[in-house]
Amino acid sequence: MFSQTVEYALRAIVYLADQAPNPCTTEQIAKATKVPQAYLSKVLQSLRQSSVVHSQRGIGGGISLVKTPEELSLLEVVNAVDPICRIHTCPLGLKGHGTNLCPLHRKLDDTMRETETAFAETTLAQILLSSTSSYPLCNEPHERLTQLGGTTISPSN
Amino acid sequence: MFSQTVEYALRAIVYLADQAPNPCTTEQIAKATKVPQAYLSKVLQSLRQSSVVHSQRGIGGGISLVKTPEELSLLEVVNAVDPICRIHTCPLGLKGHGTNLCPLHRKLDDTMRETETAFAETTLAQILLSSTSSYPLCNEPHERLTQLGGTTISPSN
DNA sequence: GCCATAATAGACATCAATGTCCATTTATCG
DNA sequence: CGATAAATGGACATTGATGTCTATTATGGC
Repeated sequence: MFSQTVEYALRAIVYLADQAPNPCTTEQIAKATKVPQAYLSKVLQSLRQSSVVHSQRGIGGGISLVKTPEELSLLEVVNAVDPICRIHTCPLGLKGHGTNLCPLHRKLDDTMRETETAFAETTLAQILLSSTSSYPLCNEPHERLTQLGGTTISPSN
Repeated sequence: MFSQTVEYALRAIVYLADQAPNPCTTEQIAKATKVPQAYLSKVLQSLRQSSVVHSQRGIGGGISLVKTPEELSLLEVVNAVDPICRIHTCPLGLKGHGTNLCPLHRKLDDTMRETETAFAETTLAQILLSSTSSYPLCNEPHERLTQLGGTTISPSN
C-alpha cells in the first residue's frame, strides 16, 4: 500500500531522528537501515529538496534533520517522497460532481484522509519514545557514533 | 496511495452492483466506467479468479457478481486485484523482532489495518445507497439495460 | 451446422518505480 | 595547496504496472 521509497525514507528519517542533531553519512544510514546506498542517496535528495533534511558535503558532513524529532511528522516525510494525493474531483471527469464526490470516491478519499491524519499526528519523537518491545530498526539501541560535544566514539564491533 | 487497477476494479464492481443481478458485457462496463476496455478485461479476470465475479461467454453472457451487493465488501474487491499486505514481520529481517514490530512498522501496519477495516466494513450496497449529491460513477442513475424479467430496454440515447 | 456474440489467452508496447554506477563538485583537514 | 571525505548529478539497467492488439474458445440463436 505504501511504496518502497516511502519505507526507505521513513527508515532513514527514524535513524536520523535517533542520531539527531548529529549529521550522518549516507553510507552510515544505508548500513543501519539496510537500504541500498545508491538508491538511498536519491531518496535523501527528495527529502532535501522538500527541506526535511539538510546536507553538508565534505569531511564531517552528512545528512541531518532540519526540524527536531518533536516537530517533524511522518506526513512531512511521506509527502516529500510519495505524496498522499487526496481525491478532489471526480476521477471520471464528470461535470456536475465537482467537489461532490460520488459515494465510491467519497469513501476512498475518506480512508486516505484518515491515513493522512494518522501520519500528520505522529511525530518522529513519538516513534522513538514508543515502547514496544522492539527498538526502531534494530535489535539494540543504535550506537551514537558521535557525541554532542564532538568526541567520536567507536562502535563496539 | 491506491493503484489504478484498484480504482478500475472498484468502478467496475460498483457498476455491476448497480446492475445486479444482471450480467454486463466488458464493453458495457468499460464505457460506463471510462476504463480502457482491453485493460478492464484483465482486471475482470483477476476478479473472476478470486471468485468475486462470474463470467459467461456468448450471446446474452457477460460479467456478473457472485455475491449480492449486500454481501460483497470493498475489501474483497481490493484484495482480489491488489492485496493490502499487512506487515507481519520486520521488513529489515531482524531476528528478535519477530511479531513484535518496531514502533515505525507498528505505526505503518496500524494505518494499513485501519484502511483494511474500513474497506471490510463497507459493502457495495452501502455505496449504492449512500446519499451524497452525486450518483456513483455518473451524473444520472444508470440505465438498467435489461430488466429482471428478461425484457430488453433500449438506452434513451 | 452456421453465425453472431462475448469472454479468454497471450504477445507486445510503454512508462514509472526501483536500483546501480561513475564522474563531478564541495567541503574539511593538514 | 594537496589529499581525503562526502554529497550531487546524470546515465544506464531492471522490473512491474499499465495499456493495446489479435487470435482463439465458448455460448446461444437460428
